[in-house]
Amino acid sequence: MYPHEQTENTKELKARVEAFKALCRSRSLRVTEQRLEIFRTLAQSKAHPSAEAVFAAVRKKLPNISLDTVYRTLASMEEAGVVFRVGLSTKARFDADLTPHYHFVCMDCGEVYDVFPQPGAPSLLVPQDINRFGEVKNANLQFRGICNRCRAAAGKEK
Amino acid sequence: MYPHEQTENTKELKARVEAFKALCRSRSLRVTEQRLEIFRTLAQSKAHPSAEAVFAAVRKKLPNISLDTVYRTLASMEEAGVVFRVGLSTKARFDADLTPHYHFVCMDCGEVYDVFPQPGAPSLLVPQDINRFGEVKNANLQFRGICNRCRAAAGKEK
DNA sequence: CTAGCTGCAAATATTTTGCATCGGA
DNA sequence: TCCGATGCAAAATATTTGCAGCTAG
Repeated sequence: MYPHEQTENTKELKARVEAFKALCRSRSLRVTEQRLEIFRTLAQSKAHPSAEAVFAAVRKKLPNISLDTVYRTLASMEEAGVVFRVGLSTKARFDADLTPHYHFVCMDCGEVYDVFPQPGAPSLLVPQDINRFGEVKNANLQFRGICNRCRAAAGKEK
Repeated sequence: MYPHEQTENTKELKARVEAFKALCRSRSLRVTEQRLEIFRTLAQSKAHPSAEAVFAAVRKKLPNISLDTVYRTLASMEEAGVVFRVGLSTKARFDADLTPHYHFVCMDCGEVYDVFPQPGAPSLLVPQDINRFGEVKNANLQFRGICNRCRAAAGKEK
């Protein structure tokens, strides 16, 4: 890696960390060493690390951090929209309908709803580039959000 | 439900079950009561049931079936392409890159690769219909297949 | 027969929670 | 000071595996 690249990356990382701090403050989430280090780890990685992997990496800087803090932090970051969770909730669900369709998954209760493409909509375009990685067997498009039932339930609580 | 609808559905179900049997034979998978019942359950459900839910439903017909048989059967059905797994592997992974992109996930080793949309490709179209279910927060498009490394490894074994 | 399937039990793997303490704002 | 965050230990959830007997082909 060239030195100026290093500098650029470092600059960009610093800027992202600052933005992250600001976001935390705006949401009255405290800026802790653990959070910063977890964010830095994720921001620098291209490997889509698991919670375990983040834990292992952060531990090198903060040897006392615990795995459950990593889980809690990742969850709060996801909620804040700072990180993206690849491949949803922990519980697998199965569908025998093989006609092309998508799913709306509730981020709260985990319920899954079928969504069919609009008539006339172009079908999913598989990027050519993907063949660099391997052979594609199928595609999975899900939209995530909060279902009406959970929204109603959340409203009542208040 | 109207009688003729029932008949139609029953007919269609029977046809699907027959096709399933044929597929099993062609792959030298044995046609067992357990497999048939699991397939029927899935084919009739629109609820995207979890392994537990399938287990509970099948148990009504086959009280002695075990949960691990359900897991094993669902896995083999997925491999045969008869059912689709909603929301991938059991281990969550995280991504701090929020620019629009997709993922190629290896169904064998679980590795995740970034895939960027082709320049000029139309952006993802969210079906209007989706608003019936709730409020969409984000979308997740993944392509599943076997990565080059796993393909090479599988080739060597033989 | 016999290779593949099943049930049972036990082991793993992953994620979540209660609680006392600590530390940022 | 005060409330949110952390670490520890334990629990809860979800999935997988070894093995001996059973069964479809």
